[in-house]
Amino acid sequence: MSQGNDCVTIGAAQARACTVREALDRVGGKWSIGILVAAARGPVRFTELEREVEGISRRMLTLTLRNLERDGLLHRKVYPTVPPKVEYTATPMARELYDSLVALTDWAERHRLAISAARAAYDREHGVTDD
Amino acid sequence: MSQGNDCVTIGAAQARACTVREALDRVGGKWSIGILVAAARGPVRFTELEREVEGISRRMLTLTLRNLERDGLLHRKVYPTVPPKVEYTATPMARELYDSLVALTDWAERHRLAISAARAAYDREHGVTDD
DNA sequence: CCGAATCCCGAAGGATACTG
DNA sequence: CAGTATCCTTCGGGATTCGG
Repeated sequence: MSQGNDCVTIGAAQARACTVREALDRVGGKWSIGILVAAARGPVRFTELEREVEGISRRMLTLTLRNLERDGLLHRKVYPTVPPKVEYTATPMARELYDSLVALTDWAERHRLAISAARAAYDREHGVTDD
Repeated sequence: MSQGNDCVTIGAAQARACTVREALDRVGGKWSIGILVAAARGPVRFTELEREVEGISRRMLTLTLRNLERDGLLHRKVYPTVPPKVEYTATPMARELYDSLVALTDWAERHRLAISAARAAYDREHGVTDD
């Protein structure tokens, strides 16, 4: 799925960019991060996630879980009990990923205001609300 | 657009996840990173970008440039010459962003093989190509 | 309780022709 | 050269229903 980039068929600097995109694609979905964060704190069940990750639909929860599991970011453990019980746990690799994302969080918090200001200035100058 | 999340209306851990998403949304587009990387090395012109960022269309180049400029990540300088000349430069904020992304690059490179393996294993076990 | 299957919509993105 | 405008396809994701 849209995974055509090899990061090899191009040159120098753009190859680095491609590597970044590779990483971003793992968590690019709307819900990946939320699920990852919830699962990083220990085994969590399907219905728990459904409540904790606010706003997610059953469908997207399932799909995102599958993708994360497929990439080796989540471990899925099924208890073959009468009422089914499934636990999801973040793998070490996923925890490392989240640690790397903290750098981004930091950046976002440092520049949140600057970005808002830039947007406001741009919109004012280019008459989004008026002209 | 699609910027409805406030990172405030929810609780604890998910708020952190939301902050991460905020940052990711700045570079979530397919071409943002490629353009940022190219522009970080100094002023670059429209047509240069069109060649350097391989595979990008005229339309997407324009759109992504506008968004990056709006967020204050790119500076756009127009030379009112007879053949139009426009230069794009990454702002300090954008360079900082790219530095933060290095952590992600690092993660991606460390786990690239593990992820591929996980995918292969998953697909084998769940019969994507065969059953 | 956990999930698969189906339908549907809007946004992202590609191709191309036109313009100052 | 540096875009804009238009059309069209694809994909992410929401709502809902069915099943083990």
